Amino acid sequence: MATGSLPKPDARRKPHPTGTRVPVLVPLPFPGPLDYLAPEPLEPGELVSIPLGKREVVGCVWDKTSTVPSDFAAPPGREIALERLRPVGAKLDVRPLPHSLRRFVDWVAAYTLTPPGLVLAMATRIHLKDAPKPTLGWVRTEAPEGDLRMTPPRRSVLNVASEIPMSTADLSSKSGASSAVIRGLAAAGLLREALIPLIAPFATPDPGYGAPVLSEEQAEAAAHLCRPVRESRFEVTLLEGVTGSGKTEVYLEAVAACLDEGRQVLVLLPEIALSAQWTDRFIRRFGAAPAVWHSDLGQKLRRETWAAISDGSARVLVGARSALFLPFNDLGLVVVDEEHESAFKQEEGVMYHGRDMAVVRARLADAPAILVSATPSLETLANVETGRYRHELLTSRHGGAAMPDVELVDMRHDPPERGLFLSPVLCEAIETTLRAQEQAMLFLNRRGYAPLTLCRACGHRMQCPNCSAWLVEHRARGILTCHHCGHTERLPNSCPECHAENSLVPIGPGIERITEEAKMRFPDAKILVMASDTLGSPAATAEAVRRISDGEVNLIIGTQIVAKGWHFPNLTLVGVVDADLGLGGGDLRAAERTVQLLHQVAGRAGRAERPGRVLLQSYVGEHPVMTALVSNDFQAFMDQESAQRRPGFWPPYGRLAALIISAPDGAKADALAREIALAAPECEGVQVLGPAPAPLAVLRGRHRRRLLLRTVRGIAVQPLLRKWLADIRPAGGARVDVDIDPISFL
DNA sequence: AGCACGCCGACT
DNA sequence: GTCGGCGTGCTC
Repeated sequence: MATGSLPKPDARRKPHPTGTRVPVLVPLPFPGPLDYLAPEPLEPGELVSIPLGKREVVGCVWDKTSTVPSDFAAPPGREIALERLRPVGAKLDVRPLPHSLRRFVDWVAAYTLTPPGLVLAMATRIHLKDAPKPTLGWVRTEAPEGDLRMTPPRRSVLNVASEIPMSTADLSSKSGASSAVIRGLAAAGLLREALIPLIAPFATPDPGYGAPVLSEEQAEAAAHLCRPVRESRFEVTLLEGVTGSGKTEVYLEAVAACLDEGRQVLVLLPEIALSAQWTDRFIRRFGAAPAVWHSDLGQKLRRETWAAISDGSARVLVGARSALFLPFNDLGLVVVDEEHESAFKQEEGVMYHGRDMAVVRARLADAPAILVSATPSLETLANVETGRYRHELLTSRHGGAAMPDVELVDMRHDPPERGLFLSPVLCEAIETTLRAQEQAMLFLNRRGYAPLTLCRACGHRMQCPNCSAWLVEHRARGILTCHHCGHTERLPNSCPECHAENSLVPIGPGIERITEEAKMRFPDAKILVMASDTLGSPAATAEAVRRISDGEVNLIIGTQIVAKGWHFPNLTLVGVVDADLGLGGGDLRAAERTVQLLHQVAGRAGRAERPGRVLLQSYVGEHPVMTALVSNDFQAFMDQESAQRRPGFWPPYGRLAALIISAPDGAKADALAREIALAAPECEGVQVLGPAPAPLAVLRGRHRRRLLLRTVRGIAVQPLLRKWLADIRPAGGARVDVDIDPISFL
């Protein structure tokens, strides 16, 4: 290669005067910021338009020096001579990204081994697609009416117009006059063009509005939570309390304190479905709505919310994990509700854990964080144990309501009739409940009609062509579908393998099948089905919740979604159709997750004065999960989990990173996996497991293998992984994805 | 991520 | 003989 030859003349690079070198981070997968030439100095955080290749992209002026420790971050790239830099384009008319957000972007990128530009994209994507274009409107001027003929339409327009800019359309519809009238008034100097502000007013919540009366226990916890807020001091507190102990009320006091300090609050929820109910609660407490953030917010609202967070006019925001990347300039408190939920973990693209990154976000903003749960994760409990996190425990249920009575239905002794799934004990309990004019709920965490379809004649199983997963029958729509890639086909009449007619039989229950059985068993029940695929939008979910609260239905059948923090005063019976469902699969956290989920479901029963009853249908009644639920003793269960994980350095007593190797075919995936395994680091306290087929060996047509890196605590896995993968060059469509702190093993 | 450059099949 | 497939590489 003749790299030392004369520099090629480049037509697009004009000779330019001197300027300064500025690093600019662009929302693309570069290893670091790119350098540009700035004719005049630019502050870090500024959003600028820049030339890249032959296109124009929006980037963010970045800090000169890395804001994360060097043993953590990627090494800087090679510097390009000043003369060869291209100049930055125009500055965007937005506030610069705050320092704490830039540090956070760097931190997440370094931690997750993701190119920082892709992390930045989560913070800026919002705007870049179509930058906010301020529209012009009309304002009333000070000019005298003079000798202009004041016709009725003109009078009407002038009455409506004010110093607040209004668009032509608005003005004409409010005044009844045509746009010609408006133009005439403008020509006469009585109206003047002015920019309509982009930011919708986000009302300021009033910390004194609906202040609750707290119990002594609650008041004490609230006081502890408020102190670091007042002192603008980073501190993490686990707020633990049984369902109904008033955790939300308590942390809303910390929110009030933060509002009182004039700073901003971020509240993370695991799912957007919860935001409507949370918002109602917030309004009752503060007399105004919080700003809301989630991935399918409309374009306009999205931009307005982004801008309102940026300029501080939105004071409290509740949202999904992506809200962590909003440009808060004055963040004073971060709350993570239902902190144990695995939904906080992002499993695609930038793989980060919302709960853990929320703590980092708070630390970088010198703000306290509150993690809230009735069943805290072992990770968080371990942090409490080592003293890194403080602990506030609420022990009594609000209003004296008792914890529901959890009983086991041993399916080995009390089996349902053949081909059915509800045991006689459970059916009887439902009947009694309905007869007493109370509500019952059946919980099964599986969508569709049946998880497996089998040919009775030849044993063929209906499988997804793209994934190593069974196709799930959805009888209502007459289809078989894959819950991993969305592949859908019609339910055939004959077996595709042996062509036997009507030989396909459903195996196992899904929520549709349970509904069918319930309709047959309880013909008079008013049934409502709640599943993520039948309740598309948050609005539909809110409507379903209302129908339950208002007593329009008396038998609720649902998946995961019914477990959330809903308040159903008349619900007194919960039946868990298959308590064993989450235990299979060899997942590290299977037992922990099952306990958390089922405890949360159980918490739906008997929240008011009526005592609740919970029936768990299980074939493994002696399993520690069932024992913990029946005895309501989670301490013992968590102690046991802890004792199991500690010796092998499993999280949280060691660290894990997963390498997912994927390729269009199995052989390529195997070869790359073997190559990577051979280069595995060998040192004290570090172990590499695998390669093994990833639990879903084929996903969306890609063949996957997995390596697990397990280390003792205190070893920084990032530099280890960087070094390990530095010389690996996947080819032929193969890829390596790194998942730090993997949660799902699927 | 785009968008170019670059080497192997079915067309005027 | 070309048009075009998308595999690999570059963008300050």
